Amino acid sequence: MQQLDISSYLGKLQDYYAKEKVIPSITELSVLWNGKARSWTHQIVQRLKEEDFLENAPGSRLRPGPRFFERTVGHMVRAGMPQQAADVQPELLRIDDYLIENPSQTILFPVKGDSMIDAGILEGDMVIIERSNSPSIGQVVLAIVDNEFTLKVLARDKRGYYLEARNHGRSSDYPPIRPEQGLEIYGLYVGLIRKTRTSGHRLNFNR
Amino acid sequence: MQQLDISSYLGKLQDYYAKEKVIPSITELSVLWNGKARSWTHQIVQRLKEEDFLENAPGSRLRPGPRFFERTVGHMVRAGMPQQAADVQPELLRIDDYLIENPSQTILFPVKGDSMIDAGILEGDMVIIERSNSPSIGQVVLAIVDNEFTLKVLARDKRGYYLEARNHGRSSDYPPIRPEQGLEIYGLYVGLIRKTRTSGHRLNFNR
DNA sequence: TAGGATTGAGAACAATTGTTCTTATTGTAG
DNA sequence: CTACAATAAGAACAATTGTTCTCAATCCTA
Repeated sequence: MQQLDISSYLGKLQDYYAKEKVIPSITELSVLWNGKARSWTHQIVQRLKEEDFLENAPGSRLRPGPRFFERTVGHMVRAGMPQQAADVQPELLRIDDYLIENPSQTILFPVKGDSMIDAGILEGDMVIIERSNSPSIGQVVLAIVDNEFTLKVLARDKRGYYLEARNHGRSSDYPPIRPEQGLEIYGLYVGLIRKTRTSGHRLNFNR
Repeated sequence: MQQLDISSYLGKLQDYYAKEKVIPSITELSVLWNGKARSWTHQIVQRLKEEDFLENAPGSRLRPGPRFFERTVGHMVRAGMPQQAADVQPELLRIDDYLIENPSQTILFPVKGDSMIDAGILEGDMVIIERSNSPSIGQVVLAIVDNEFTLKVLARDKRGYYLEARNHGRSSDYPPIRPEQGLEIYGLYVGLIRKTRTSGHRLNFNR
């Protein structure tokens, strides 16, 4: 019984994808794989799909499957020796992927002030805000108060909704906000990114 | 003179791509864009290509262009209504470019524990680590202690270098670490990403 | 109100698409 | 050697592809 060496086909496809960021058509795959017939190429693709290296995308095209980005791992825990991780360069766009689910509804806001420091949100961070009208109690929201954006926790008591800071050390500086004419919520806090580097314009980690 | 509102088309395409990871064909784009004619869809695509939101991939297919992953940045303080942000030219930035300067030297690590909570680093965050041999006192570093990675502040006193936690509330749980045979520094903490959302897939930057 | 650009519909084109079928070649197990 | 599965080629299919053309509706400005 022979065994089709799928990995060599996969390897060429991975290299192609790394360069072009697109899975080619069957016809082009035939060429990429040294000019096999399209019917045969089609079969190999089927196997790659069975093994989750490829999957179907809408419109009968292909896209990378769950295992497509697996690299021959060797061993993750190699007696704690980490330098092997250096030869792997992560697929950078996946960070964006990871953080942002609805691009058209998502906006980044630079954080000013330390009112949310106890939620791990520091001045200079970029919070990721997704537009939404349906926040829940206890969620961090970006609200509009006095024509300014403010990032606070949405809370509620018998008097109604209000906004709460998260700064235990200086809580007196951030009293709850109770707008008279209703609360305007711009969006939900769904993540943040922080860059601590270069030009060191923010170094006070100790409060 | 009318103006085609390209951004609404782009938004829908970006949302589609975020979900499907594939740029659809012209025919499917027509449907996605509310059933325009293919010829007209074709023209819009041309404009998106001119503005570097899309580009040609081999085999007459499309792929995201350089600007496709730009995210808009808002401003905390804005005079006027934020709903219609059209009055100000939106600032754009690519998260990956922003965070990562040396891809080949950069690795993400998931944070475990709360020892760095006072530095705004929470459990579940992903810290961005850049390999380096030259840390400075006071910097957050990823060190190797007892064959495990640990994220701490590099400190020094008359007895030598040591590692310090940043958890004021439970500092007794995190005494300074003074390895006997020298300190092994894996890299520097240069940023972090956090995703606070219940749904969604997990990011595995497998190597 | 008239003119012109923008936005869109619809038809038509060759080319390419994914798929399935049949047939030929190869390698290896028994 | 025989038999059989794996590997490959080639033909054929309807469907979809990107593109270009003409023509109609809509909007803005002068």
